This record gives sequence, structure tokens and C-alpha cells, in this order.
Amino acid sequence: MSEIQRPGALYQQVAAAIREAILSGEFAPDSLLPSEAQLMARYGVSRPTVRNAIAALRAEGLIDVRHGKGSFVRSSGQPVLTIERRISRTTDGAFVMPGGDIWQESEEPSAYRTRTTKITGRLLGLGEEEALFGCDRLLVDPGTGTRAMHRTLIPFEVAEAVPLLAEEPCSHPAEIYRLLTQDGHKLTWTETVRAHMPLPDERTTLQLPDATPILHIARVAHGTDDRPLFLEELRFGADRAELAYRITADKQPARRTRT
Amino acid sequence: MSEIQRPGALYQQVAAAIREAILSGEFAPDSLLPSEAQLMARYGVSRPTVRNAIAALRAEGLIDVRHGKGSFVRSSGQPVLTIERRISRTTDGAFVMPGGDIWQESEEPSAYRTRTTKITGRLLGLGEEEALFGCDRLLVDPGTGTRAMHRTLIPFEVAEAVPLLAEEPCSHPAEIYRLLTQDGHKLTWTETVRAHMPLPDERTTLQLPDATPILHIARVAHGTDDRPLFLEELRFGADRAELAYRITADKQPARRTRT
DNA sequence: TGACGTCACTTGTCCTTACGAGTGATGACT
DNA sequence: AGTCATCACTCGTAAGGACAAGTGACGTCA
Repeated sequence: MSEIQRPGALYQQVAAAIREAILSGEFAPDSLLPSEAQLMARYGVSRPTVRNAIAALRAEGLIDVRHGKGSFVRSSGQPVLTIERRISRTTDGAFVMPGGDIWQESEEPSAYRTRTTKITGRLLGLGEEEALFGCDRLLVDPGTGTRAMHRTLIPFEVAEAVPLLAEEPCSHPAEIYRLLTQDGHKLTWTETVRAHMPLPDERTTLQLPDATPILHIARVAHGTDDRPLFLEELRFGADRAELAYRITADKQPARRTRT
Repeated sequence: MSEIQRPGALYQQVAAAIREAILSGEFAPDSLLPSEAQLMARYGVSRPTVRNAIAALRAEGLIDVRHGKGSFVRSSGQPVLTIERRISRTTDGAFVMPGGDIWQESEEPSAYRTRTTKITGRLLGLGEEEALFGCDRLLVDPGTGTRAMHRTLIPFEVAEAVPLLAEEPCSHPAEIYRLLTQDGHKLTWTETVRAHMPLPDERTTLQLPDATPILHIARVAHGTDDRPLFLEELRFGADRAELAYRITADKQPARRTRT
């Protein structure tokens, strides 16, 4: 069970052996792997080599290591929370978004003023360094413990053009959609989905385990003439939640888009 | 520029210092970082400590290291390819999907027979171990070099119920949608989006850099009575491509969904 | 001039040693 | 019996040394 030669570096051979044992079910999810000392003996290698192999498996998200306890096979668990990216409107004109009743705010939303970056400027159809109202929230789903960072961005010129909007730039998105609609806009939305590894601050505020990517959604509300009015960002750990969309066929032939 | 004490481990202090220098722009994207030897001298630490710090930055996706050359600041590059998740139908009844004209198949698609897993079974409204036609393709966008893995799964019972489908279970999805429609189905689709770290084989076939998550989309076609008929999976590196969706407001109030 | 070998630089791998720090059980002391 | 110190086990951090392997420039040789 210990002699392997094929691929390349020693630690990769060790990592491959452990990985195979995990994927084949020899090491069940949530079970305790052999300790570093045992792996050293089992494969006849030094501790740095064992630790290097373990580091590779951590980076793949296959195992979790707990100081003083050992390495555990990560319960490959599929996401436990499905976030429906849909928008509905009730007969009395209010907007309802799935998740609006799931998430709870863990703190007071923090409002601030900022400026567009290259990315947010592009999404909002503006240049760089345009003035914005910003509002950040930390959302928590008490059922699953899932945490998410939520941000809304409203251009100054939009806030000033819409009655009541400039006074409450940190309202709930559903309320903002209602104000925009009352102002005569017929809203449609586009969403952009990306994934990336967390920076340390995202890792801590979202309480992410090792090797857990972040799913990052940017929802832009478009009003009359398809003009971008409002940006809503959501980011959360991809280990706990997944996204769900509904699609129906258009009538017109589609054209590809590239950036 | 070398004395730091705050956070915790030495290598974390070194990593924090380098990270700050990168994010503040002191080290420009694509520029060469100091070599390990230089960092050892600069911070007065040993090589393992420097390498540990560098490993942390690699795991965050901030730098790329090339053997024999050095460490480079990753050009934080936003995705260069936007994949529109939309479906259109032309007047003559054919289905058109954006990306159908972008992607090229790098090899012959490989057809096979398999069985549902827990995940695919749930998506297709079946149990486990139900018989399926499978078809895998490797797609490449010659413009950006982006690679993607594509998979279609058709339950046996669906293939047998639809004329012509069982003979060509590895057709292009647009063709399959046409056959399903000709059989009398009015199609709608649901998509589930997840992100996870690649396994070694995904890493190699998609040619992914370090610390690059995979975006994984499962599109399910629903026919009459909302019955799931057909599963289409797409996965690609989140460093190169992003997803785009279009949303319009429903009429009915929405209800949350949990799994 | 051109081809090629060498050399200096880089990171990659692997080993040894040592100690710090978190965890849980064991056992002694009150 | 209950409390708490100790200990054995785990992983985390840090240092040192040695050699392999990839890269590119420089200089020599034909």
C-alpha cells in the first residue's frame, strides 16, 4: 500500500494515494485521516513531504485540518441552500424576491458614498470615478448559518432624479425597485455571475473554510431605454449555497456577446 | 519596510506585507516580485518562511510562480469572456444558444452509457442508478483560448419516447431541443450554478492556473407538466469567463426554496 | 557568424531538528 | 466526588542544509 512511483514529486505521489483513497470511499466523509506521523511511517517519507501532500489536498478542498485534532475528509456536501434568482411583483405593486424572507441582517447596514470603479462603472453604464451611494449589509440565513455580503450602489444622478430615493439610499432593494417603478420605469434586470478565491477579509467575514471559492453576483436594474439605474451585489461561499435561474426561449435569434 | 509584528505567524506577516504591496499597486500587475533570496534578506527570515508566505498568496490567487523565473503579480484580470445563458428560437423552429457559434469542439464528442448519481438523479427527477445516455465534449473558444467541459445526459425512458432521439443521443443540444419540441413538448429550462475547486483531472484538461475555481452550470430542460427531460452541464475556469442572465419580473408572489 | 556549452540565477523538492500550541484523557490531589 | 494539573497526542511554525530542475544570458569554439 506504500510503494508508488509514477507521477513526479514524492509529495504528489503521497497526495495522489490519499486522494484516491478518499474518492474511492476508503476514507469515508468526516472520518479521521492517519496522522502526519502515521503517514510518514506508512509511506516512508519525511514530515515536510507529508505536510506538502496534505497542503495539496487542502487546496483541492478534499480535507479539513483541525489544529490538535487531525485531518478530516470533507463531507463533499453539496450546497444546502438554493438561492432563487427571480423577481416577482404582487398585485399591489410591491416587489418580492426569494430570499428576502430567508436572510436576516446580522448588523445595521452601513451607508456611505463612493465612486465607480472600472468594473462597477461598466456595469452601470458610467465612466470611472462617478459618484455613488453605497450600502453594505451582512446577511445570515439562520437555518443553515450561511453568510453573505450584500451591497447596493446607486448613482447620484439616478438618486436625484427619483423622488424619495436620495433620502433613503440604503433602503431594501425591493423598496428601491418600487420607487423606480413609481417614477415611471419599467424594470428589467441583468445578472453577471463570477467566482473567485476570497481575500483574507472576505474569508473571515464569511467564515469560509479552506479552498472555498466565492460566488459573486452583480444584478443591474435597467429602466426606460434599458438605461442602468441600480446595482446590487451579492457574494457568499460556494460551499453552502448555489444559484437557481429560470429561462424561457426568446423569439429573436440571439447574437453572441464578448467583452 | 521590514519590521512587522501584529498579526500572528511570521510567514503571515510576510504574506500580509507582500499582499498589501500588491493591492496598493506598489507591485504592478504582471511585474516580477523579489526572489525568495531577496525576500529572505528583506524580512530577515528563512527560506521555508518565505515560501510559506508565497504559498499563501498563491492560494489566494494573487500571484503566479514560474519555475526558474520567479513570482509574478497576477493580472487581476476580470473575465474576458461573457457567456450569455439565453435561449432563442428562430421563426423556422430551430433553437439558437449564444455560444453555439463561439465554441469549437477540440475533439470528437465521446458518447457512453451511465447511470444517475444522487445529484444528477435529483436534477432529472429520477432516483439513483437510472440508465442514461451520456455525451462529453471539450469546447474551446479560439478567440480567448478559454476551454470548457460540456456534458449532456438523456434518460433512457426519454430517449425511447421521442422519435429519432435514441438514434442520435450525442447530438448538439439545440438539435435535441428541436426533437423534443417536435414531439410536442413546450420547453422551459432551469439552471443551477455552483463553484468549486478543480480536481487534478479538471485542472489539467481545462489548463487552469493556481487557485482558480470552476464555475459549474447544470441546465435542465423541462417539458410538458414540467417534467425534467434533459440535462446539460457546462464547467469552465472562473478566471476567464463569467455568466450573464436576463431576468424579468413574474406576476405571482414568489416562495422561497430550500434543499 | 552561428551553434553550443557553461554558468548564474531562479524555484522545486526533500531531509533533519526543534519548539510552540491546541485537544482530550488520565490521574492525582483536595 | 469534584477539580485541576499533567501528559501524550495532534498540527503549526521556524530554521538549517542539500541537491534537482527550469531559464536565460554570456562567452567560447567551430
